[in-house]
Amino acid sequence: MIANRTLELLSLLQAQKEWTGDGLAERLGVSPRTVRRDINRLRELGYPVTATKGPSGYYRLSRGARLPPLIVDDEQAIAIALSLQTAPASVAGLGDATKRALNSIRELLPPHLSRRLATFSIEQIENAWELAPPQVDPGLVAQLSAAAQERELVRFTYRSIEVDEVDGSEVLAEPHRLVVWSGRWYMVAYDQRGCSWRAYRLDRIEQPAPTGWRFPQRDVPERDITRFVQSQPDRGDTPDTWPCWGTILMECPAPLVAKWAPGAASFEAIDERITRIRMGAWSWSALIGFLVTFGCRFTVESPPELAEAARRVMGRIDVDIPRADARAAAPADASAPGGEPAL
Amino acid sequence: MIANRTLELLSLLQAQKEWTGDGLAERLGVSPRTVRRDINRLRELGYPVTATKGPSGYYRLSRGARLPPLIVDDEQAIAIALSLQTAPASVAGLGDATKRALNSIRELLPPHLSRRLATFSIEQIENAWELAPPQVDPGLVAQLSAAAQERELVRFTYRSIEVDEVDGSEVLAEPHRLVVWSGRWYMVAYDQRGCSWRAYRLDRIEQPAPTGWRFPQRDVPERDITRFVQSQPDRGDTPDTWPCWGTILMECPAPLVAKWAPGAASFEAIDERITRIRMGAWSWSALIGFLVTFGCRFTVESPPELAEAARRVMGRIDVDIPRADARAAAPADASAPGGEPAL
DNA sequence: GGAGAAGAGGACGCGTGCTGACCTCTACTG
DNA sequence: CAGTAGAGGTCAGCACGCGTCCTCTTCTCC
Repeated sequence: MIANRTLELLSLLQAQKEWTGDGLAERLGVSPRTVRRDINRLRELGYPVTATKGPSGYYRLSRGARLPPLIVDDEQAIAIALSLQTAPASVAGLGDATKRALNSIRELLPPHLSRRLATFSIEQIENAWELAPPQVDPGLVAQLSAAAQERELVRFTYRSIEVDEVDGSEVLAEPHRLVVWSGRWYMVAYDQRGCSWRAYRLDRIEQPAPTGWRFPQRDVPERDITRFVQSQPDRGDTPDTWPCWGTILMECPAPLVAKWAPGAASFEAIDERITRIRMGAWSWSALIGFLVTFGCRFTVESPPELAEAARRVMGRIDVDIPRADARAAAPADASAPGGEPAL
Repeated sequence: MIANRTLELLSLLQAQKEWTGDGLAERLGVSPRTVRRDINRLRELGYPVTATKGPSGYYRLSRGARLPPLIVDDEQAIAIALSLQTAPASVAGLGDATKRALNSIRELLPPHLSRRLATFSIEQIENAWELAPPQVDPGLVAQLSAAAQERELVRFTYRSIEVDEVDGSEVLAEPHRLVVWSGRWYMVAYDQRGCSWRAYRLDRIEQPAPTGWRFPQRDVPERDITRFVQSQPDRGDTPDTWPCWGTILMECPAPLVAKWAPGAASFEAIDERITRIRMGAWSWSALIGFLVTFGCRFTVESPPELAEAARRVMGRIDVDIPRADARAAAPADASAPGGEPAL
């Protein structure tokens, strides 16, 4: 039966990179001539099969106009389903495509795989340092992604960081890459008016409009595009989401800060040793706690509440070197900083 | 051409839940009789199509012995590729299935999709509070998952938390669920000897052996299985991975601690107000920083190094209320705790 | 309970088009 | 230059895919 054989041929070609005609013929139980005909049929159907002539020649399925039906084994099916299921915020910008894919796979999973999937329970750890990422319009992602692909200039208004500003500024930019970093979407683009590279937060872009103008290839400023986004001082991460926000001078080189700082923080190097950090957290104590993490000397610049919190922290740490049975040691109430309770 | 039509029929059945025979006939350009024949062909190929008779009857693709070739549209392909690409540690336990799936999809992606995928750059935020998760043997995951599915008792030796203990204890347990929490794999199982529910870390399970004995259905102790794993005081998260590890009494109710503590921490309630936390971090300062985060009074129980670090932290925080142009304010070098540099 | 809608499937005959055999040609390797 | 592997034309034969027509069954709705 030809339909059967064609499907099997597709799956053989997907399962193993390279096949000789004779190998396929033997596997499918037909003559090599028929295999050639089947290959041609696949090509007519839009699944391009490249072939190499000569000794050690082979057939091989290559990229075509559209994705061929994916033939996956059990392990891969589970891996795909699990990945889709635990898809992080990065995929949230793709809209319901994730859900649709997951649904269709789940409904088609054979019972034994379905049971196997059910024995897995995946829990993402909630990262206390990060806020829930802002919603991003999937349509916007698609539009900008397409524009970057087509190298088409886009015009949009960019809502400024200042929360209650009347409305944003008009931007004309060359979209190059979309970057998801710590749950937030950025577009790395070249601002044609400012003649500089910028990282724009997608959730601050409004009224995007394609211009129809193409722009030439342009090299992205840094090899590591994510590093670039991280180092943008003005990338639009704003205090409006965290209740507590402050500015700190940290006696720690900027690259180190970049390595450890959570996504919401922005920073600038003051000199080689000092970095100004601007970041938020869910409470003043949390903000101080984060800063302590660095193990460096730091100075609170603003606001006064943060300085107050820093002073308060001093009174909260008790140091108690326990005896063999330390069970009875209730936390000391003495608020003297650095005071050591009796051994 | 029949192969074409069969593939299209499969894709139609995947794209839309329900189809009438006439609808399919019209869509495929053949007679309804032929559609019925094609449906039968699919059934012979192992893709079960359920049908409902009578008015408002329909055809529908249902679960079969194996997963049919997945026919996905562009959006879904991108979503799947992105999910696989950013697959978190959870999927690492599945071995190379993730990589194989990603590779085969990436190689088959049509150029326009491939370019589109290239415009995305996804960077997971590295969670400073978590260590790189320990390696888990994919074979072990598969074996335990299968055992849970088959409800088959397993015997294994469990390496104790104490690092250098000679060897672990023998365990006979009913595997129920596998839980991935903050990058670590746990098996929720009923210990038949201890007659209690336990969460076992997979990377501490050695020499697992199927016993062949079946066990009856048993209700998992808590609705929220992840919550159960989190609340296990003895779930095997050990100090051997973090360089700095300590025990702290925190003046904060245990449920609150559970909510904020990172995955590696374990804790027990001393009373309603006090919780003993045992956790590690990459440095003593980081550990203190984390504790400060809670905004509660706490007491260091052990080790002395942590107490020392707590004292050191006091000297590191400078409080500086900035003037309008605070730019010139270099961090003070004076090490007096709480000392305020000159305005 | 009966009419009608929709799937199931047997029978039949036509003719399409698939198949294998055999051939030549081309491209590549060693 | 020989050998190997894909490409593909041709031809004879026949399998089987297709539409038509038919009867059954099952389910819904009136």
